[in-house]
Amino acid sequence: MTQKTASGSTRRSEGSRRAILEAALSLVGEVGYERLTIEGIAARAKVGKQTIYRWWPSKAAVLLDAFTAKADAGEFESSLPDTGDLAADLKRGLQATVDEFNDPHFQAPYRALAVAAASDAVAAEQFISRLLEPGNKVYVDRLRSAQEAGDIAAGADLRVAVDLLLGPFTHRWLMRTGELSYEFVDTLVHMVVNGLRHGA
Amino acid sequence: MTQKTASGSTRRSEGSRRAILEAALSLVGEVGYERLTIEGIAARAKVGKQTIYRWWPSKAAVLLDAFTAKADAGEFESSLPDTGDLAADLKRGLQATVDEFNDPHFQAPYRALAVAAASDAVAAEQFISRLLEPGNKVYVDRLRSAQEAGDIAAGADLRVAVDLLLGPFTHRWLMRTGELSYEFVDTLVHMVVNGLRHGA
Amino acid sequence: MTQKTASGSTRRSEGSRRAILEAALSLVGEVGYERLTIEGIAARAKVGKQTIYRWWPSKAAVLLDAFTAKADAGEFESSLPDTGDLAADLKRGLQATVDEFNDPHFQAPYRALAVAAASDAVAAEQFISRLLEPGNKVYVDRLRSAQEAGDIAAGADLRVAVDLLLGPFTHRWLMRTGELSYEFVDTLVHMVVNGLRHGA
Amino acid sequence: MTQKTASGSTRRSEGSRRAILEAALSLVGEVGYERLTIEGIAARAKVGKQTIYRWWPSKAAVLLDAFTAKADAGEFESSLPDTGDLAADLKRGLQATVDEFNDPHFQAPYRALAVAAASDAVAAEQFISRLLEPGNKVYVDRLRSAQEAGDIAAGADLRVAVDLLLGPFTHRWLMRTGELSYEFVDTLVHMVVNGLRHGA
DNA sequence: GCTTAAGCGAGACGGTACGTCCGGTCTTAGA
DNA sequence: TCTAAGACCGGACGTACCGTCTCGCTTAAGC
Repeated sequence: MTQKTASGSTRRSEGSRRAILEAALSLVGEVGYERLTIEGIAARAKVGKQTIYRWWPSKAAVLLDAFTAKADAGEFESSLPDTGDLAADLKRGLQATVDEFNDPHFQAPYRALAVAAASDAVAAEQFISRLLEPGNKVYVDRLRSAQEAGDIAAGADLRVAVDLLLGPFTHRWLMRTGELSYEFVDTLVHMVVNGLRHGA
Repeated sequence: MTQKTASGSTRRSEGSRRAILEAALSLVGEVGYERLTIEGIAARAKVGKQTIYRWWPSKAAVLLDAFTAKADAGEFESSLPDTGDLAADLKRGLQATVDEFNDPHFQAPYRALAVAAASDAVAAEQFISRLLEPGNKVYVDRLRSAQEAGDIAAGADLRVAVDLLLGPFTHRWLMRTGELSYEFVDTLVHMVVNGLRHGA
Repeated sequence: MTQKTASGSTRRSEGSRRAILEAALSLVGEVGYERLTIEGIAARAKVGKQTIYRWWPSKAAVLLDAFTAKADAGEFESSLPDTGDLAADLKRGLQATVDEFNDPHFQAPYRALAVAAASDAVAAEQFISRLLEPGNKVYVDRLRSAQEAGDIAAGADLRVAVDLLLGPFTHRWLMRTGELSYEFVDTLVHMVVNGLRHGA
Repeated sequence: MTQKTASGSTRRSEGSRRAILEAALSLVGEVGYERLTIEGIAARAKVGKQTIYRWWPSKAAVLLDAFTAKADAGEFESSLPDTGDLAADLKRGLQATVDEFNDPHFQAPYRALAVAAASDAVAAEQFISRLLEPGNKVYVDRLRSAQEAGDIAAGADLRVAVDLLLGPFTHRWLMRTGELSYEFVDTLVHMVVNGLRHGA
């Protein structure tokens, strides 16, 4: 949470912070979110429990920090090409996302965070602003570019358009109602682009 | 779980079963899923804990039974008109669903079940087959009817089409990324119907 | 408890009664008194729990019946010779008792009953009248015979005399303060007979 | 259990320890040993259950500590005069013990501990070394003094001699086979001293 | 360079809930 | 009517974590 060089006289232990985040990530992969415990994280990180409680308000917050740290380190990069061919660009982007969501290292903590967000409005706020929004923005930008190029109806609400694209994807993944395949996202993109092209 | 007259010598207590389901529903509304406990349910239902453990494997299973019992009793009915105007019919259906998802009596247990499903693959299976699938079927049927009437491209994958409609809706509700309004679902339907109308 | 051939139209099941007593004896040998349960006895005897509760007021009562049945069957016979040599006769008797108390088949249920008696005054009454008293009587009789023969002071209280003999023995066994050996009982008899011979 | 200043980083709460011992003693007096529960002790002492489980292996161990604490505090002091008159000294000592064993405050926990010891060899070891042995030692010492004075046969086994004195006493009390009266102990002492005086 | 206050590891503490076991009662079906 | 079976309510078991609270120890800041 706190990143700046703390003004206090004695500073926060960087080593402990890192050990905690790593422990949280590895443990959530091993036992899942429900059975992830603060005590477990503290033990794995060889840290006193208080050191966790001092800096994070909940295990969801620890996990969010852990996950974004990894993401900031560039491990889960998500961007979108702009070749002028909207459908192709979106397919490429979503296919990359398919790979990510099928990767256990990504999936376990991300699902944990999604669950925490679904359970608790406060956790949701953090989750949205630090993970969902940035992810969405890439798509909003690409769609705006397409709209300016006339590939999309001028009046289309781009926020809803992105929901149209990512909502089915995320829902299928979260509820495990079907496989996340390239074929699925291709069909998805095809339908959505069709829908956006025509009429207000 | 067991509905039949049970072959065993001693039969299950119908009164306890009902008391447990009612207690579960009322408690989840009061304290939320995380703080819903088996002990709490047992106490509220004036039942021994063992009577719950004997018949259900988890609190998610209790809640699912409680919720579906209420649904089967007709409290949360969801069907779809077929006036010939696909967009209008879909809007009407989703608007009704908006009302449901904004109703705390529906929302609390349903969110709890969704969270349980997202956390646990086994819970997900039950959740899908007993709640999601039946809900989807109504839409698949209506879309098939539209496809036969030629309102939708012949080759369209109707399962994905329904995902396109309900995925964004559910995701927005679950993650609280935006308000569930009539306006939102109207826009949604508009875009989706557009997408389905044109070309495979 | 009830031994007579019940008058009712449908009579008590002799087979169940026996199965219960046997189950109680074997189980107390295997798991001890604390972990002996009515449910366990019922299961081992293939009997409904109610069949036990109907006929016995407590697990101690079951065990007492089980043990006395075995004793009545002559498995644990205790008598005392009367050769005229008091000390020798007593030694012989106590040596036989040493062997019994060192036999696990005897020891386990007897200790269980002693514990129940020590815990509970009601159980104690039964234990005393059905096991302790009969055992004591053999010694009282022998001592009376000795008293008539002039080997024991005329005024000696024979009840206390028997306590003097069996109290140390039982206490040592019950509390495991020392080994039950022939040597021990010989010393015991020696001291006691000395004490009884002299003075009022 | 631990009395020393404990080397560990966090130290044990003296207040909780005391509250637990007091709760155990008062509860065993009110409800008896069988119905004495760890939960009950914890509740009465306003302590978490874990705090009991952390420091004691069983309720018997708690009770033993509670009882010995009270004894160490001098509430149940037992010593023996040495006036030179062995019989008189022993009578005085046993009469004091009669009073103790007839005092409910002493009786309830002591009986509980005796029962636990009779049931379980491990509990017995503790009970013997912390209560029985110290109690016996007083008598062994007095008898040795008498032996040196020539009041007791030189070869007499003093351990058995003490058993002869206390065994009948304890047995009568434990099994409730008779009243614990001054008269009884006087008779007892008389017989035993007689037995010890004459011949090996 | 010494003081001092914070952060730290450790882990005890009062609690809550877990899932299991058993007590003693009650109900059902079959003999 | 008794029995085998076993569901039922109740309550204790011993365990796992919660979030809070000391303990001494280490360590860097600012005097």
